[in-house]
Amino acid sequence: MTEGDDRTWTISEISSEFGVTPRTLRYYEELGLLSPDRSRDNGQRLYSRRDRARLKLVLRGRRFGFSLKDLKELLDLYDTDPTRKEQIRRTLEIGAKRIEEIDEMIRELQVHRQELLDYRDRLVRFLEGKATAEELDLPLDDTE
Amino acid sequence: MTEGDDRTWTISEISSEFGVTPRTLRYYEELGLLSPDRSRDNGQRLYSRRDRARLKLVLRGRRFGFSLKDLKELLDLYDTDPTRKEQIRRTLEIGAKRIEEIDEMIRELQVHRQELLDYRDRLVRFLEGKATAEELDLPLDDTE
DNA sequence: GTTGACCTTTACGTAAACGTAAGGTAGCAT
DNA sequence: ATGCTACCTTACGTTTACGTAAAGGTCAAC
Repeated sequence: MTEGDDRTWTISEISSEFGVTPRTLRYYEELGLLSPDRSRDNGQRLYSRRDRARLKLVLRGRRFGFSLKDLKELLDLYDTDPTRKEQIRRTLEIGAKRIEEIDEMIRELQVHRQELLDYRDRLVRFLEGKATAEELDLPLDDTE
Repeated sequence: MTEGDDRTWTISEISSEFGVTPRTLRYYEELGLLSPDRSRDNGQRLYSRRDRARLKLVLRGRRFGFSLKDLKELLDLYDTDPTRKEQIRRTLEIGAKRIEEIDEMIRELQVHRQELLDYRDRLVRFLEGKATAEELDLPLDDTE
């Protein structure tokens, strides 16, 4: 059924592939974000496909300003015990909240993007002599 | 021309309105992100409409994981000397890069959102007895 | 058998973004 | 003139997310 999915990677392979240091990977493990196999005699970490998927999620989340604690919570959602239907419902709730947060971030980013575009237009019009210097200030504060 | 725009706010007014502590506002000033009027005898800070606009930009940027240093750079874009056309061109360049970054973030957020939705669907199908527990793992690692 | 590459743990150091007193001033109310 | 409130500066403390040695184990290669 699941064949060939047992491939593993060493810490240096993972670290160079994902552009993070080994220290970072060990730190994430310390926080419970990753759990590479440690059952080898020599104590080496071996990362599975699952670890890679989790790491990807963490690195992406980090770029959005989520804390590692936030991301730990998120990863725990995926660790829901499938036999506990009540827990699954809880997971669904939290996931829904998460999606709302993401939607809000997307909206805010679009606002921010638009402001930058507007400012760019003002600069261009100024260069063309079609606008005065006074129009080159920050987007005005509209709350109130 | 610009009338009634000279209204000012105290530090506690600003801090409670924007949900940050006075310490944060003083810290931002120390970093050059804000520059409230300090010309009063008693040394009090008085925040203008311009300071509010800059603060808003900072607080929003912070939610996207931008560092205060990043945001300082961004704010400096708006402080371009309008008489230096060469500097304006430079500003336009940096602004364009910024917009690309934002577009990339939006794309990534949408991917992230979609993954959460997919996972939600799997959970729901499981609750309905239409999926097995094995399907409830993380979205599979597809790089390779 | 020793060199070198790669791994390990332990532990102290650090930059960013504030938090948190401590101690003093300005202005108004009683 | 005394208290209260809001402001100020200075300065040390704290959390997060790692960086950076230091000291040592393992294993293939020469």
